Order: sequence, then structure tokens, then C-alpha cells
Amino acid sequence: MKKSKKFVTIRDVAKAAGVSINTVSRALNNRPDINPQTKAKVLKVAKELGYIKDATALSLRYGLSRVVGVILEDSSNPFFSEVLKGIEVKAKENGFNVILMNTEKDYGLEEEAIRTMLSRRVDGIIISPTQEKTEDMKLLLESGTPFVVLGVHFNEENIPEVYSNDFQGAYAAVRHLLENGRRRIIYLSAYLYKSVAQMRLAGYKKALEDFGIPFDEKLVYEVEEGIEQSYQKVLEIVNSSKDFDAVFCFNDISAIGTVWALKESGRKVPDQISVVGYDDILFARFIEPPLTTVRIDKQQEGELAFELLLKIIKGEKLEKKKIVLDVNLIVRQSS
Amino acid sequence: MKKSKKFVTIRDVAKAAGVSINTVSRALNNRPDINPQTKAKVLKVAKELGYIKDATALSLRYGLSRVVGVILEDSSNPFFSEVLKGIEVKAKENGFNVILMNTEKDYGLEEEAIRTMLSRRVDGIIISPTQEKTEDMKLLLESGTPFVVLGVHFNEENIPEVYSNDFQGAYAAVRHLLENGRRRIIYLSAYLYKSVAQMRLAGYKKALEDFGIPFDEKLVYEVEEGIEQSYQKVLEIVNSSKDFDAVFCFNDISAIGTVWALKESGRKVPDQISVVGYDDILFARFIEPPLTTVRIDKQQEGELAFELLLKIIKGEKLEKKKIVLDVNLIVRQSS
DNA sequence: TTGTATGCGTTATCAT
DNA sequence: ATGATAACGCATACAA
Repeated sequence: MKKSKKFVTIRDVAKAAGVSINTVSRALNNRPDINPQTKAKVLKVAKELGYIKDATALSLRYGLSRVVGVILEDSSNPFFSEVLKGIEVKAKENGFNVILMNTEKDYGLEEEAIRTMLSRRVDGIIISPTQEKTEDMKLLLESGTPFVVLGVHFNEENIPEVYSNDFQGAYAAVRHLLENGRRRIIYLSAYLYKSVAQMRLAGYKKALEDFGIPFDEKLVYEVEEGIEQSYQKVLEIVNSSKDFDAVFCFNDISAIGTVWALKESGRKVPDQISVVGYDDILFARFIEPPLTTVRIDKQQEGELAFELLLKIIKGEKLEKKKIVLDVNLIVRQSS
Repeated sequence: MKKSKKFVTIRDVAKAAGVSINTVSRALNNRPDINPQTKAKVLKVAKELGYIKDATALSLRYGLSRVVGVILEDSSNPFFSEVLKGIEVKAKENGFNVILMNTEKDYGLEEEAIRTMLSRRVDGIIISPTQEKTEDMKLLLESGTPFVVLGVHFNEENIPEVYSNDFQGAYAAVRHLLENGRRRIIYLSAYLYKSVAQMRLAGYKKALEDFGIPFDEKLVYEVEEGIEQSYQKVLEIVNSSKDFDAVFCFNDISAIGTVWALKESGRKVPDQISVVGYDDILFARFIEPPLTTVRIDKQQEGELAFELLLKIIKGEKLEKKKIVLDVNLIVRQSS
């Protein structure tokens, strides 16, 4: 593999224009100390030759790349794809580019992604950690490279984070189910080593407590995320003739699998079983029945993450290191 | 904005290990001409100091960045988010990273994105052009930077492309509708300056022709892509009391809007009106009624695009410059 | 086996 | 107003 084509450099422009390379640099960068005519000529030549500034050279020169690294579980997941969109929008707005890496929820890939980003000398990193293990976060911390954790809450003061209020969301969702007379509410959870799953569990418990309903751990199921996995688990639950009248799902993807399984088992949603999702992905309202869910402004979450990161990169004083997004319960027809 | 922290360089390692910088380089790059003990020591020191190779310096040095630029209309669109996933997977597999830029279907942003990618000295570009204007493609072509066009077909021999067989897909979809007795089939199209929209129109016409049904241009509507836009347009069509018994939609997003509008107008799908989508996005089967659609293997499309690009980057001989993916009609309950 | 010097493209410092 | 030169981090040709 060798370079396909030589790019035009300031040296080429200098030669063609009959000036020195830093006269070219001056012209290109709108410096005041240059004769307007010289400048005009240089600019003309540069254009003719098709000169395009080499950003890799600038990165080396300044130790700044104007690139941010984005490390996500899976950019094709409708939740993350909207978050990513928000990041990309704000990055572009501020003259930054985005390098994307997916971890596929694999700790090894996550660590590799961090190393790659550091090697690329990105100016900052936005990461949504898998949380299966967290040693790699120390690597990040020690690297000195600015970073923001997205969608996850660590119990360490000095880690900048943007995440949504999952306690509030879960509380609202479960309270809503209770107010509608549901009493045996399953929590179909993601793996509980995830802070998000834990916070939602806490909200779930608090709502039960406020209604004087004892918490039954037998109603909490840990499932790997995915439509298929939720579908299988719910089928299993139904076949075990467990008594339940509602399912609070970890996210909308999971809720879709849940509704699918319930329908297939002949259970009416919401007549017999209520289902509530989480995230309010674009398609939540279009499934049948339209999904009651907890809305997170995903694009905003991405935008806030970038803006927080940018402040850190600029070395600005932060009012808050932890930004918590409010969420809203959206009641549709599945509950 | 200034560099937040100095990274450890080979010079630092050299000093700490008491050797010269290129002894360090030799150790780090597994060169044979180095004393194993020296090597071990250098490696140890490098690890202790937390040395991480500077990829920007390598880019400059070799004129190769091992980065590919990906330019899409909108990475949060479920079609593109899966394509992107495929690209990212193959890129990682081959030691490349991905810089992502969205164009929001804006020609200005598209051109800017190309310039940015060239400036970043990416080794190659995968682009899904808006096609509103195409001058920027010339810029790309002249730049000499390897690139692959994704999802779009130009009538120029020497442009490498990966796209799906839209003629075949549209033909299958419309033929299916005809076989089920539909005769007044609306084609809810994207803007017809897009090659995809044109190819699907051609497939639509051919199917009609094969059934001896005259083409009626009044049944073709150009709509901006989006659930809301399709919803509005279909409401409009219904209210104009146009006579039709099926809608062949440009994509699933559009089909979702169509079904929504039809339901809201009291039309039964598929009893009164059949609806067929395109793409088979993840959620197509979960809407009500489950959507009949033309399946594109989106992730594969992304993977093929990267693989084709990689061949071009490597300067390999190409068997084919144009790769056309087969598609399948998936019959569900909306038709 | 190890070290020295050069260049990749750019900007900044310091002349002139 | 303009030009020569060093420096960013690295790998390599060449010298020792």
C-alpha cells in the first residue's frame, strides 16, 4: 500500500508563485504582514493548483487534531444512532470531526478503541462504556485526554458525564402502571452491572414502596439487550405460568420483543398485560399497540455530551461535571 | 485552546532507557537488528512511561492515514445506520478508522464534507451523494483519492459503486401487487433526480407493462423523504378522492407514514389499500400491519463498499467497478 | 548492534 | 514585506 497521489504542498505553490513557503503560509492564513498583491497572486496560484491544507501536518504541528473520538456500543442501535447524530451536528458546528468506533459491548474492543483514539491524538473522547469491566476508564483518566462518559453514571466525583435521569424515568413508568391497577409488574432489565439498569431498578422499587407493594425479586429478570432475547425470555416467563400483569422493559427494543412474545402467546396488550418501554425511539409509536415509553431526547444527549467535552478541551471552568437529562413518560396504548 | 498534556514520545523513552531514538523505534517495531536485551529494556521503559504511538506523525511520515471518510445523508436514518455499521466492522477488521460526516441532504454540506476529508488526508472515501448537484463528485474524481459511491448509480463507467438492484426490487414489489389484483398503484417516490428513485420508477413501469396496464403519471408522486412528509402527502391524496388501491413506497420510513395516514383516514390496510415499503429496516415487521417490503442487506452493502474501497486503496485490479446487490421481496401483511 | 541525520507539511520565530 | 530555519513525532537510509 503506497500513497496514491501526491497532494499539492505550500512548497509547490511557493515555487509556482515565485515566493517563499511562508509567504504562501501568510497568504493562506490571512496574515496582515503581506503585500495584498502578493497575497492575491499566491491565492490564485494555490487555487489553480488545487491546494488543500494538510490537516495531519497541522495536528503534528500544534498537538491538536480537531477530532473527537466517539466510542459506542453499537451505532446501528436506534438509541445510539440518534445520540451520534447529535454529537456529529455539534462537532461540525464547532469545526471538529468525529471518529467512530463500536465496541459491540465487548470489553476488549472497548479498551482497544480507547487506545486507538489516544494513538490518533483525538482532542477528546465521548464514550458509552459497557461497564462489564472498568479498568479501561482508568487508562483514559490517566491519559490526560479530555473525555465525557455518556449514558452511564459512575460514583466518582471527577468523571464528567451526561446521562438521563433513569431513577425518575423508571419511577414515572412504574407509578403509571400502579395507578392503572397493575400489581405484579415484571422488570425486564439489562444486566445489573450497568448503572442504568441499577438506577431504573431503584426507581422501580421506590414506586412500589410508595404504593405499599412489597418488592418481589422474582419479578426482576436480567436479559441481554435485543429484540430476540427479550422475546425468548418473555415466552419463557409466560410458559412458566408466572403471575404478572405488566412488564416494565429496559428499553423500547426490549419492549418490542416483549409485545411480540405476548401477542404470540395470546395475551392481550394492554387488556391483560401492560407494557412500558424506555427511550422513545422513532418507531415506538408505530408498533401495535403504540408503545407507552419514557422519552429521552437522544439527540440532545449527544449535543450536550459534545458541548461538555468541548468545554473540557478548552479548559473552561465547569459549573457541573455531571449533566442529568430530564425524561418524560409518554403514555400511548400499550399500558 | 492549547494542548492539554504532553504525550510520551520515543525521545522520552530513549532518554529514560539510555539509548538513541531509533533503537527505541527498532524495539517498538520488531526490527531484527537489535539486541534482545536492549529491546526488552526499551519495551519495559516504554510501557512504564505509557508510550502510545502517534498516528498523526505516521500519517505525515507515510502519506497514509489508515482512515476512511464516510459521507452519508443521515447516519441516524435506520437504513444508513446499518450501512455505517457494516463499514465500521470491515474497517476495524482491516486496521482502519472511520471519520463520519452527515450531509443532511444538503449539497453545500456534501461538498464541504469532501473537502474536509481530503484535508484530513483520508486514504479513501465512501460517499452516498445527494445527487441534487454533482459537481462535487468531479472534485473527488480529480483529487485522486480513492472513493466508492454507495447506494447510487451514475452513468459513468469509471466511478466505483455499490448499490442494490432497484429495478429488480421495484419490479418484484409492483408485480406482487398486480398479482394480488391491484390495478391503481401509486408510486410514492423520492425526488426523481435521484438515480434510485428513477430505477425504481423503471421497475414499476416495467411491471405494469408486463401486465398490460397503461402507465399513469398521475399516480407518481415525488415526496421529500420522511415519515411526516409521506403522511401528509397521503392524506392529501386521500382527500383529493383519487382512485387507488395500493401504494408502492420509496422506503419503509415512507411506508410507515403512508400506513399511518391511511389508518387515520379510515382506510383498511391491506383490505382496501395495499402498501409495500423498501429496505426492510429492523422495525418493518413490527409495525401494524407488518410491512411487505423489499429487503436490502444493508450491513452487507456497507461491508462491500469498504472492501471495494480497500482494493482501490491497495491498487488492486478490480474485476468489477460496479457491485450490484440482489434484493428480495418480503411479503408480510400489508399487501 | 547502535547512533546520526533527513524528511513528511505546516506555522512561528527570527532575521533581513 | 519577505525569506530562511527550526520544530512537531516518527521511521529509515546511512554511518559508525
